[in-house]
Amino acid sequence: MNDSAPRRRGETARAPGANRRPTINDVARLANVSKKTVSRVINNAPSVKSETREAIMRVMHEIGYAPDPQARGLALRRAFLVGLIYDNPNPQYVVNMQQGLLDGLAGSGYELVVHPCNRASPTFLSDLSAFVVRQKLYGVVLTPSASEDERVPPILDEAGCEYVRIASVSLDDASRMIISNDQIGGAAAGRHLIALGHREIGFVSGPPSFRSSHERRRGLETALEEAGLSLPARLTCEGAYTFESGIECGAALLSKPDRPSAIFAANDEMAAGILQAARALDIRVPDELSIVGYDDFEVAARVWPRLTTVRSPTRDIGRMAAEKLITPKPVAKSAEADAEEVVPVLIERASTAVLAH
Amino acid sequence: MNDSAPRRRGETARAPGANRRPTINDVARLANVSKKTVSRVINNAPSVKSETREAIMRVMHEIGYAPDPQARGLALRRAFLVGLIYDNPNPQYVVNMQQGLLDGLAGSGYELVVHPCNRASPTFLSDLSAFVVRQKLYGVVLTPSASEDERVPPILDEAGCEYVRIASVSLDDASRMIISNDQIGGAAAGRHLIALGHREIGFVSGPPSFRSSHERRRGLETALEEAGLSLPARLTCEGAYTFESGIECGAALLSKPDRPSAIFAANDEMAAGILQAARALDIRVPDELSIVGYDDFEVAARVWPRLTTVRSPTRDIGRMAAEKLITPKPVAKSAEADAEEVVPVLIERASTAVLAH
DNA sequence: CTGAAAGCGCTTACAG
DNA sequence: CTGAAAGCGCTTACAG
Repeated sequence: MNDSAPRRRGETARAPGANRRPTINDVARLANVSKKTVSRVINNAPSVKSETREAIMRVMHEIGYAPDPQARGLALRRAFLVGLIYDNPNPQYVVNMQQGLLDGLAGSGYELVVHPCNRASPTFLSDLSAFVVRQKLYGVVLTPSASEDERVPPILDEAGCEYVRIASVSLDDASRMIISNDQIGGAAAGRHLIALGHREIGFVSGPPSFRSSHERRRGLETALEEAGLSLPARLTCEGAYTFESGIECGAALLSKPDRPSAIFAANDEMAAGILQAARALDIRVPDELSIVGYDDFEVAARVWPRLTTVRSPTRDIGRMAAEKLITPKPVAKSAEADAEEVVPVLIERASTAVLAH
Repeated sequence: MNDSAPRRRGETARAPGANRRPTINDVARLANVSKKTVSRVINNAPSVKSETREAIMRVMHEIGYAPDPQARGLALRRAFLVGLIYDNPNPQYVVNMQQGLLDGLAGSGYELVVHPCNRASPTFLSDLSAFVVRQKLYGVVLTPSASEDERVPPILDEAGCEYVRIASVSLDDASRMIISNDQIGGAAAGRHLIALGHREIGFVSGPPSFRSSHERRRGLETALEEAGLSLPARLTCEGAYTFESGIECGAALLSKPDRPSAIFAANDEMAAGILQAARALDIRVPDELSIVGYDDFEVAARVWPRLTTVRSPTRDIGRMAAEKLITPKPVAKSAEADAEEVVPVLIERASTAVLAH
């Protein structure tokens, strides 16, 4: 900007104050040390005299120096980028997760790169590998159902890419897992309906490729068993975690003469679909039919009646996953961190009621 | 890993076949040319003999070479990253936009980095500037309302960062705009309600900081004027593009004795809120009240009755913005591309009906 | 049409 | 505790 010094060539001779970002050489020159020592400060190396360190940090602050992540990355053979790998069809899930990851990455120097994928594609694994290798990602956060694919971790290990998996149950080392405990959530939904007096409880699953769907069902079954009940096949329907599949399953379960008095849907989108199916059949909710969803995404409070559902703290999970990913791993096996987990909770709203006799 | 060749030093002497990514030097050596010529092929420089080019490309393909974006970026003083800058509170908007950007970036070599922001924050501009400068982003896509902030473009220009703005109306050079034409959408909503016989039509706005809210209102007013009608202040309410603000505005407009027979809400979230407010007041939709939303996001088809709304193709807009951003700008002013735009269309569903007498 | 040299802004051995 | 040299994988002048 206010550069009146003559312009010369060479790394230490460049005119200071010119309209360009300060580099490690500027810091070194102004602090009267070598760039290697500046590098030590940047990387928090222990062996720097504290006076030297402070002087260097003062210079950095004065000239507004920030290390170039690209140059550091080239030297370190990795990028300061974290990837979000997802194949979940629910936009609300993706946004919440992403927001949580950004929370966890804030101020860390890592940026978030988003990467949707399709497990069913024949190029799923090669695409993922190419993405990770080409960008030299520091690490990735895997969300369901991609996180449940056992072909993925070896590929990431091979590429030297860290990862954290988010799943209903533990599938990996504790240091690489965030557990959402969907079975607990499913049991909470089941117990709620049973406490209201329901005995004929239906279940609408998600796609079988999602572990969460099985876990939520298993939770319901646990609650039923506790009460001496069971989940007969005639009261179940395979959905796809979509609104449309909720409508279809709702119509299928509710048009029978021996229809359930309550339905637990494995997510809110399908619960909203069941609600519309009930309306089309003139079945009043919750007077004649109770419905429980799962997720507590926005749709749960948009429909009428507002859905009783199970809240899983997606954004918190994202934050935890990001923090875990970028936290340096302890070297000693004994010092290994526990797997982190969250506990889903039931949110009572207006779509469930005491069984009418 | 399985490297049994003797390890030597120097760039051309490294053991081929070792478990590492091929570099430009490997290609050069195998193709018997200098790395500079390989670089020319990578960058599509015209002055390469076509035989040489083909030979080099064959080698690249054989050894699975892909240039390292980080190293290219360091040399070129920019990153192969594109940022999405957003402050829209609607997750569906964000996901749709993001998906569109990924569509437009697919295969380009650019990755998408997401960056939420808050225009009201005192550090909004400095945060944005720091983000762009530090990461040396190639460019950013600005979405409303951040795209409407005239303080932003100079900062990006200063940083040498390309940008494309998405907005209701043209705010910049045609080469930097994607226009969503919200006024046309608002007029479509208004004409639809007028055609159904409505005369007392209410309007629930978004936050005044969003240009789209004003444009949608202006469209409604245009339609009203065409029919010799107007929008009185008593039939308007300022919302915030949120479901809750829709409930509040709905309650406010509908609890008056001279309530409107129809309401146009500036987005679907608020329209869903108005629907709930109407239900609480025992006002039947569409028999006693018609409601039109805007966006045609998923919520529009989840509520009951399903919302008549105006569809703006968010994902398409995203794709167009990404393509525009990474397409090299024509040098000649005369060859400048037109501003791209989309035209919103009315989607008729079940929340609107002929005015009952 | 093609190449040798220097450089982008950092870090890793290797010395001292 | 600190530094000079070489290197990460590319590209930009500059030559020829």
